[in-house]
Amino acid sequence: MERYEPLKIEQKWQQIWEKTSPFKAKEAPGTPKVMLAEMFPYPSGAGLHVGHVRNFTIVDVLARFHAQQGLNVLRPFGYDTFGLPAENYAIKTGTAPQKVTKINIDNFRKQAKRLGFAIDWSREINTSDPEYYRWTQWCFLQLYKKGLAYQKESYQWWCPVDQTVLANEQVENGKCWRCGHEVEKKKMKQWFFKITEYADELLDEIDHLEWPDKIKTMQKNWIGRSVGAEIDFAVESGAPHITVFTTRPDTIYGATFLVVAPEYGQLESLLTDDTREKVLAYKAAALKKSEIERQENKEKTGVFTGSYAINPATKAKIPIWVADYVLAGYGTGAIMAVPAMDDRDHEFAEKFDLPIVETELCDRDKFGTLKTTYRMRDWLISRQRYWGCPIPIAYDSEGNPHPIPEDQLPVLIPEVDDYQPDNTGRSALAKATDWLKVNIYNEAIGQVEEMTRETDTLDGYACSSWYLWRYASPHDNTAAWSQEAIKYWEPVDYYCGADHAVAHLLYIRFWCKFFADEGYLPFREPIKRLLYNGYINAPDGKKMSKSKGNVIDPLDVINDGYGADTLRTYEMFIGPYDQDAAWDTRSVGGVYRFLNRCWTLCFATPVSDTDHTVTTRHRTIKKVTEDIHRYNFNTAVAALMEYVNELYKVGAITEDLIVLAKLLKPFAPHLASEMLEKLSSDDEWPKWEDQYLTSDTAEIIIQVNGKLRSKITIDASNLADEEKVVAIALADDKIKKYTEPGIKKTIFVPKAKILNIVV
RNA sequence: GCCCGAGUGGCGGAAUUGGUAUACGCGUUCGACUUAAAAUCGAAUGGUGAAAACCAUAUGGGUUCAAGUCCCAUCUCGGGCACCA
Repeated sequence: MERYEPLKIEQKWQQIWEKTSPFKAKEAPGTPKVMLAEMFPYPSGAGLHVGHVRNFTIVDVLARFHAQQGLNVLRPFGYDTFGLPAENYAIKTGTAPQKVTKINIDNFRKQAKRLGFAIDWSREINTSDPEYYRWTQWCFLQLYKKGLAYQKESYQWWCPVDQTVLANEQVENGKCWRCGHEVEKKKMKQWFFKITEYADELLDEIDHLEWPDKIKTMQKNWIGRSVGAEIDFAVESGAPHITVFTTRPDTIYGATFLVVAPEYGQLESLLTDDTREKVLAYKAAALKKSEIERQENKEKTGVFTGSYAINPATKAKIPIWVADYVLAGYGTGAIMAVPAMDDRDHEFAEKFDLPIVETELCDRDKFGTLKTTYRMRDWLISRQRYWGCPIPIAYDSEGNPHPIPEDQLPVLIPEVDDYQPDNTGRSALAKATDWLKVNIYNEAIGQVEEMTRETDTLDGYACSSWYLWRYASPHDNTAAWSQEAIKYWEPVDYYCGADHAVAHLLYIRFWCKFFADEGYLPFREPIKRLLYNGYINAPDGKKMSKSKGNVIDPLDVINDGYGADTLRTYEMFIGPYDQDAAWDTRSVGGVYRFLNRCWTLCFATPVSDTDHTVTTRHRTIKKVTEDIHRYNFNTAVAALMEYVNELYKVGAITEDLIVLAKLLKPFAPHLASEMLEKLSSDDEWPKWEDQYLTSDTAEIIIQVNGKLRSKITIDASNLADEEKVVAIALADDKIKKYTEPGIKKTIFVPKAKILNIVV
């Protein structure tokens, strides 16, 4: 070979890795281990994009780095395959989602292999594989058994385009997270997971996580714990009392009216013949308002119910109003209004001419009971969709739910011809009439009964709430995860992603705590360290999108001749991993030149017979090692570039080339492997020795009044002798002219090798 | 509105504990090689200035021998939350 030909080198090593499976995790309990994973991708038809490459390469650099340091590494891979794109495609074309998914997975796998990721391919998982979702259903049943999966009729977000309900976490600014259409409220009976049961622990343990502050703050805000009190207000007419929630029970003397939400359950009991019509019209209008309207128009509206409550502190008779600035789902759906203290109540009082009185404070628990509430709601998990994990439930003739026995799992997704949901709000599963019927033992009547299956499927986030544990024993057909394997490999040491701050990352913590309580997991937090990487934008700084035509295809970059090593190294060099970055094709060329220089040094340059670079070499080892530990991948690459520039100038001995190849391997594994082969070296991560980090001479920076005036080089042995250094510095020609008026003071900092003369 | 971040050359960015501001890369300019170009190699590159020097890390103050880094105020951008009582 006469020049650097990345495509040849990469093909060669990818074939070798395919044959020898060097990234297969070892079954070696007791040895030090590292488990890493990226947030597994949804395999779209478009294949890998540059964002995947950044995400996967971060994990790959850490995986290879730890493997080279002798740790037993598990770096698995999987596919999050249930979801709307495949189903919508099926509705449009009639192609089974199973079929499309398989094609897309095959393509993703092929592309991932072309990037040289150190993946243990024997552990691939796929959430729509019956062998996988069988255990998702098992997880559901465990939650169901403990009452943490339950049905409730309530107002829910409904996307009229995707024809399904959505979790709160899937509504973004009042719009569907998938299609962007405005969501509506619809009263429906739905399945929920009781995540609120773990609200306190989910909140309190956030502070102990090695996660980015940004994510921790978002989760804290999402859970939104408020400590306050519930206070009962008697209703004058004798109607049931109204319980309000307040964080300021001490301001009760200033409460001059009550407000209940339009959806308030006991609203009817508060109405009088005079007010009924007006209030019900207001309620109907409020329910019809979309979330967007409610957010945009914050002008207070409301109507008087006709009833009065008694303020337990002042004994005053105060009016009860209904207004949509009070939310039904938070607290008790009713508040005491203290217009003198609260801006919203004040605005409402001004508008409707209600009394505003100054309040004296009292003890917080004088009139009510202390109570904590949360902003977070239970997780709505049923979806009226075909392409999801079927909920393992059937209904008897009375409509009561019964779990499908565990030995009848998986509940397979039936084949249908038409994937369109029907017009009753049920998924296409309802069209599989044979599948719908199932015989189950009904304890209530003491016999087997033909029941009707649930036609809702699980939110895709349920499938991804346990996959990290499946990686420990992906082929176990006796359990969702093996106790032994999970004990050794997990929790996950490094988890890398760029999305799902309050959805997936909260749900998986919730399941972890639940399964720890059930004795299935020996830890309560699933992820030790979270790396939240930034996006890669188009060269113009805007988001890449097909419609804008500014998408960079990573496979094009490789096939253009740059190769996977350049692509990987470029994406690590592009900037701090946690910040967004704009693609710059010319900078890709710069990284290619760097790798080309590495190749030239190793394959087309005579080896030097003098070791000029022992200090640089050890400093580079230290810098790259520490930078990877700190996730400063960009400066680690820069340090390697500096090293190569130095070797170009003064010549490299074999040791230099070996060190270079070893340090380069996490970033550019194909080229590094080729170099190590030529050099007959293993890839063991090199160690630096402190004795080589310092040289015999030291450069001293001399400042006068804080300004740089001169640099002198002295014998390093003099550094400890302050008087001597000062004397040498004062004798320096450039310094003499500043010091004529006399010296007030000198400050010498040996560690910084800096001397400041104040005159 | 509230809570976080961030602001450094022509550009992406570096400066890890308050200690040489601008590492590394891109771009640009010049040179070598070449019939020529590409590739490659070498040199220069914050601004003003002939030079000495002076001025530069969003803006204005402050602390310090010394500030991109710490403190106060202001501006701009990004993110999160947003009628959560």
